[in-house]
Parts: sequence; C-alpha cells; structure tokens
Amino acid sequence: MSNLRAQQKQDRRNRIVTSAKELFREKGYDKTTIEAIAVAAGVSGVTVHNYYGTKAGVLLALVIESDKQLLERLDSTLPGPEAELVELTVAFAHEIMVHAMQTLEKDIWRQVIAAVTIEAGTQLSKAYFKLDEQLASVLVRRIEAMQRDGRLSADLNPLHLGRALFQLQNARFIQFISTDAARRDEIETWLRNDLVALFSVTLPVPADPS
Amino acid sequence: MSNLRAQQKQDRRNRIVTSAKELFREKGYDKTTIEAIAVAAGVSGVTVHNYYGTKAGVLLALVIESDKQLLERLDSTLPGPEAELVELTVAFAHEIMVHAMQTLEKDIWRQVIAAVTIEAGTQLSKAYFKLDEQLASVLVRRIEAMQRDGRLSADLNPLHLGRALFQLQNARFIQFISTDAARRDEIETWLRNDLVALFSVTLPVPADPS
DNA sequence: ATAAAAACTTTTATGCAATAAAAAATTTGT
DNA sequence: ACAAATTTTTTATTGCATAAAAGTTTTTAT
Repeated sequence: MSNLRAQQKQDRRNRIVTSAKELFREKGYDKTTIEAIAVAAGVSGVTVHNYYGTKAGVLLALVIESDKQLLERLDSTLPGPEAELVELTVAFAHEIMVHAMQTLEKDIWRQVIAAVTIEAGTQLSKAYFKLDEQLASVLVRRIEAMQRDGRLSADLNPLHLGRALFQLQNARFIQFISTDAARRDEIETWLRNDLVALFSVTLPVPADPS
Repeated sequence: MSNLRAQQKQDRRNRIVTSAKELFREKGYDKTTIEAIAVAAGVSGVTVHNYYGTKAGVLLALVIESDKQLLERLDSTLPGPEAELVELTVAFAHEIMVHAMQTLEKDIWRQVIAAVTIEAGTQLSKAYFKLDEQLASVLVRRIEAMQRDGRLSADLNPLHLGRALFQLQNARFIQFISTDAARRDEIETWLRNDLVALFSVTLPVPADPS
C-alpha cells in the first residue's frame, strides 16, 4: 500500500484537532499549551507547529470543521419562504450565534477573529473566508427566491444584497463575541434596527435627461 | 511641585509611543522588539509592559492618538450638504482608508484589529471603540441634517441608520486591510454596491387592523 | 534639612510560542 | 532486505509576557 504515510498523517491531524478541542473547552485557550495538545495527541510539540503553524492555526482548523456542519443545516433551519427579509436576516444571525456558542466560548471566538485577520493569506484563513462566502450565498439564494415570488424588486442585485446583509450580520456577530456581557437578543435587536433603518432609505431617482 | 512623578511618567509614555511608531514604520511590527522600543525610549523592557501591558497595547495607544486627529478634521473633509447618502458614506469610507494608509501599513493595521478584539475590555480597547462611536456620530449628525432639509424621511431613526452605515463601512475597511491586494477604489465600489442594494429594499407596510 | 515612607523602575527568573537546524526513525521502491 | 526519501523528534534560540525581589528616586512629615 502506497499511502500509509498519508494515512498516518491524517490520523495525526485528527488526533491533534480532537485533543485541542477538548483542551480548549476544558482549560481555555491561554492555559492549554501546544505541548499539552501534542502530548494528548501523541506527537511532539514541533509536529503541531509543522502541521498548523501556530496555536491559533489549530483553533482555526477546528472552527472550520464546525462551521462546515453549520453550513450544511443552516438553510433548513431558517424560516420558510413566507418570511420577510428583516426576519430572515435576524434568524440567520440567530442561528450563527447559537451555533457559535454551542461550539466554543466567546473568549475563544475572539482568538478566532484575531487569527483570521492576522494570518490573512494563510490556507486556513482562506478556508475560513470561503466558508463565510458560502454562508452569504445562503442569503443570496433566499433573496433570489423572493424575487421570483415578486416579494422583492426584480431590479436589485441579489448577490450585492446578500453580501451586504452578511457583512452587517457578521459585524454584529463580532460585537456579540467581543463583549462577554452582550446578549444574543440585544444583538438581534441592534441588527433589526440596522435593517429597518437601511430599508427606510429610498434611492433618489436619477434625473432623466430624455 | 507635587507632581514631578506624574510628569516624568507622562514623559516616559510619550517617549515609548514615539519610539514605537518610528520603529514600527521602519522595521515593521514583528521585527521591532519591545526591548528595542524600551532602549529607544530610555526605559527598561518591563516598564513598557507595565505601562501598556502588551506590544499590541503600545500600538493601540499610538493608533488612538492618530484617530483622534482624524476625528477632528473628518467632518470638514466630507462633501457638503447637497451630497446624497450613498456618496456621503463612500466618501466617509474613503477618508478613513486614506488616513489609515497614511498612518501605518496594512500589515500593522491587522495587528490593531486583532488587538482590539482579543483585548476586549481593556482600557485601550474601550478607548478605541469609543472613538469608533464618535466617528459613527459624524454620520448621524449628517443624517439629522438631511432629515431637517427634507432630503431623508423624517420617520427613520438617525442613530440607527448612522450606526448601521458605520458598521457596514467598518466591515469593508477590515476587508481592505485584510488583503494586501485589495485596492481602495475596489472597496469603495463594494460599499457602493452594498448601499445601493440595501436602499433598494422597501419595508413591507404592516397590515392595518383598523 | 533630613530621615522615614511611598511610589516606581529595574533586575532577575520562569513559562511558553515560534522557528531553525541537526539527528533519528520509518516508510517506500527496487 | 537495503538504500533512498520522507517525516518526526531532539535540541537550541529568540522574544513576549508575567511575577517577585531589589534598588532608586520622589514625597511627606518632623
């Protein structure tokens, strides 16, 4: 068999990420040393570095796994086609926050955000942003459906709107995890306020020179 | 004179931040050691830690200084009262990006973003977010003026709208600094797309049961 | 003006992340 | 089964961060 090596490598990766997740949840991010992760996974500390670059890299790998699962079931947990756009977006934000809190504590999510901005350009960071893009496209598809049903103007660009809504949702998500005291329902209210205010603005009709 | 001590302390703070700024711009963030900052400022490395907690803390202090200056002149560099909301917001984003690039390189701005999210709750981090709030209120005041002129619906909440626009602008700013290749005008186009799409949505009229 | 007290800084020491290079072990292909 | 290739481990170094002890300077009270 020609790929014993690749298989062992994958095994080690799995053990590292699994051990890391347990330790992070058990002792927190700062108090778990790479050495401890390595021992729990049965490899050397340097190997952890060779595989994931940094401690935050291990964390990112683990978050990406978890976010893939969210992506698979997100669309089906969102409200049906009768829902209005504000409620849809708030529900979207709700699901993401609930999922995030089921996975890790705010404390650790802050490390995730820091890691993806500092390590911008890394493979893992790119994978994270690609997942964001896929999450955004869940909104885009809903918007397209609403246009087909005549519940949204056919003039607007669904890609642009979906991305804008995702950006806004994401900004509020970051505020959510940035403050231990911030509660989910508060953040949802803020987001609702954002959306209502934005949707109340109407574009000026450009002067028609004909 | 009862506060020689306080004065010396302030002197040391100034020397530390000044030296740090020079070194960061000269050699980059990673390659300037706290020890080097300390030597340049004529104090010990531990003193730098005692004053600012972390290397990122020194960076944050320096960014806050610079952002205060931006805040002072931002309103006057924005387009006049005839400008439309999309253009106003894009101009706002434009000024912030130009100012940011005049102050530090993207590389270092990424460290700033990481620092404010990880060190959420710190004094310096709070000061940073307070400045964000003040920047947002530049938009809020413009919106209020537009309402008075009848150029925006009197129904909408200017605080909510201003904050929403700021959040969106900030999200795009972070994308700007997160990718070395991202150009200002590209980001401005994205933001414009966001705004046009969002402003194209109309709120459904709630069913009136009277 | 001087000595004790208070406030700060520096010195010293330790743990851990990150990185690099050499050494050791294991798989692969013949 | 053996030589070559690949990969991990060992070993060593740098720098951030933190804590405690030691040393210095300013302040306060007499």
